[in-house]
Amino acid sequence: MDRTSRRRRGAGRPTIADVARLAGVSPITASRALREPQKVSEELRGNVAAAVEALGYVPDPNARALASSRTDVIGVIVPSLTNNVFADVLRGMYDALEGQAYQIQLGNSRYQPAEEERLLTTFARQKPSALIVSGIDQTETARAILQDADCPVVQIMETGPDPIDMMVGFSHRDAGAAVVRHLIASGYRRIGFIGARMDPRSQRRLQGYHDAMDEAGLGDPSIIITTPAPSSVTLGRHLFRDLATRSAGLDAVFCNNDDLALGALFECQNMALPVPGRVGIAGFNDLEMMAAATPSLSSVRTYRYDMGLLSMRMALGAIQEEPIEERIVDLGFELAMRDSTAGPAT
Amino acid sequence: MDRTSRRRRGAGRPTIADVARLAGVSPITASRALREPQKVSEELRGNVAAAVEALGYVPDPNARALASSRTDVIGVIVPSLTNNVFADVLRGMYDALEGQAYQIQLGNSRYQPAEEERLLTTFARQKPSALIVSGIDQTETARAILQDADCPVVQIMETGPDPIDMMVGFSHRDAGAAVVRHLIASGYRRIGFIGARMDPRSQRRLQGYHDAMDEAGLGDPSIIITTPAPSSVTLGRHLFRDLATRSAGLDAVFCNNDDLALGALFECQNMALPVPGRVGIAGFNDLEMMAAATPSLSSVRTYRYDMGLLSMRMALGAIQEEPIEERIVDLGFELAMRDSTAGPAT
DNA sequence: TGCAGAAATGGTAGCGCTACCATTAACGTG
DNA sequence: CACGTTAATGGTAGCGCTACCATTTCTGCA
Repeated sequence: MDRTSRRRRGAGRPTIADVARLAGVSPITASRALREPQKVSEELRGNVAAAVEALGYVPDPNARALASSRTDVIGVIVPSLTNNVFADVLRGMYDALEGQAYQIQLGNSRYQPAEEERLLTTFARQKPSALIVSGIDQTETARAILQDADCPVVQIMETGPDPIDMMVGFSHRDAGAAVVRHLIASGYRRIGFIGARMDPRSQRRLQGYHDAMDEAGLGDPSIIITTPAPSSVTLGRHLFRDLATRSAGLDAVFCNNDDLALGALFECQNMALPVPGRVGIAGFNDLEMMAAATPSLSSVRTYRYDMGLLSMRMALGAIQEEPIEERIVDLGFELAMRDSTAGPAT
Repeated sequence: MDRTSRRRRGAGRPTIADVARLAGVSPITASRALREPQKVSEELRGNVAAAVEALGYVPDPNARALASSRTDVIGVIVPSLTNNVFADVLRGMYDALEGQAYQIQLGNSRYQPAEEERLLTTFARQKPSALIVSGIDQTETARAILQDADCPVVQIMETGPDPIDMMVGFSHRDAGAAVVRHLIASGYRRIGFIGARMDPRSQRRLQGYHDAMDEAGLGDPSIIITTPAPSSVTLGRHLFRDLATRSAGLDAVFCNNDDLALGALFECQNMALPVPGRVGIAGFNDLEMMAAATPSLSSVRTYRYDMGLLSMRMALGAIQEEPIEERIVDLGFELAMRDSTAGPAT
């Protein structure tokens, strides 16, 4: 009868007390047998395991979290899910968690700092084991939340001077400059810039473009076209067409990302402009399709999977209080220069 | 002094008891003021709100979950994150949650039923408010977990006869058949099938291909090529090349998805086979790039965003115990037939 | 043989919140 | 005006687990 009223609350599932009773040990020993087996004698460990099996016991993560004020959740905030870039990053993270008892709680900030703050507030309440955030441009409030969260924090996608805790990424500015220098070395001179979304990392790639153009004395603001609109292949077509129409002599474009570059290629095919002879095209990120295009498209390979994998490994290491070797890891980038930037026809 | 030892456990954050004390009410009234404001007089509600503000109180979701045996988490399991298809679905889900106090917990089953079971076990323990899973081919164990989870369940991406609870999707078989019928109507005869991954939904699209080919008397197993490998543009190139090389007279291909179709287009350009005159190409899903390609690529538009949005709305409705109008919602599909299937050159 | 120290186990007391029921006050209604 | 009804508030008792400390048992070594 007491049981009836009790059942209304819980679902009547076995608790660790039931396991302990059946195994003939105290609840705390049963708890230890599950969490720190090496601290329990082999005999009792076996009894507990048998009881767990017999009852079909599964621990309640909420009770565990309340009692220990920590969860097995690792909060991850990315600015976009539509973007293939983050899909690769997430793949790396999930792979790093293989066989680990942690779970990812994913948040999508949609490139909005206010949304990031809101998500961080929600995540921090849950006492996560670690937090991983994208970029280095958190608001003051967001930084404060991360600092107070009392768990390891990893910033990913780019590197900068002032990590909240740990960082793994690369320099978008250097990468942008490197592509443009390559275009110049290939013989292109009127090199336009096409950019969409223009989030902070895009801005820094544009900085790199400026660096390279200015040092070669080729800088010209009129061959830059950007929009805050989200990137797409169609947008790449439109932006390229606009730029090509208004800028006489344009002989190459550096696109902020690969979708835009693919769009530029399609528009060149549409306008019957030979690539790379009449127009050189370079993208950014080196998504899988770039190598498969006809002609193959140049891009900058970024180590997205590795950023995901390594950031998660760094987080796990810090959770387990292993010494931190390096707080800032720069994974660099690699130029993947293909047919689309082979040089102008002579 | 008592405080010192207490601080070790919790982080010393204010609790609802602190709020209640400051507001001059009992803890339970403070709790109600936050969760069911209409049950508390306006005066006390104001006092509680002021106390919350003054202390910077944030409720502990873990304690809340333990006491009420429910969380504000909605578990979502998708088979892939690399796939743009699910990015759109997730966007719809997040949009449906706008302004709601629920959170998504995302799991990636990687197209592995065993992984799905594992994730469901983990999710179910947490007493989620709802669960959303992809596809209709759950294992017996997975179905049992979902049934026992004691929360609304929505299966998405396709429809079928035997919903666990609710369902929103469309018929992949009908969609596959519809494209192929269109290709036949456009004048193509030797229509090949190119498929990667071959998960259950891909299998059903292939079924549809068979339906249409057989009813036209054009069926020929030798012009079907499939692989369990994950889809990619490069793979599309390779598979198309293999198929075109070995099948004389091939005049069109229906690709399992858009990545493969794009790869087929690139390979046609590479092999100098005019599209659509010499080869017709159709994909599946109608990703954004399809309309932007040169020539524009035909595909089947699927309502991915809407599946995400609606599935979440159905889940929310069921959580709030609104009456369920329809358990199975078929959102259908639409043929997006473009230049790449304009018909063979005569 | 005695004893310090480690290893194994258990008792107690919450973690912060809410379900459940009880109580009180305010309001008709016949 | 007694009595049921509703609205507003509070007291009690956990939810299921683990931190903390205490206790017991087992080593190894002087």
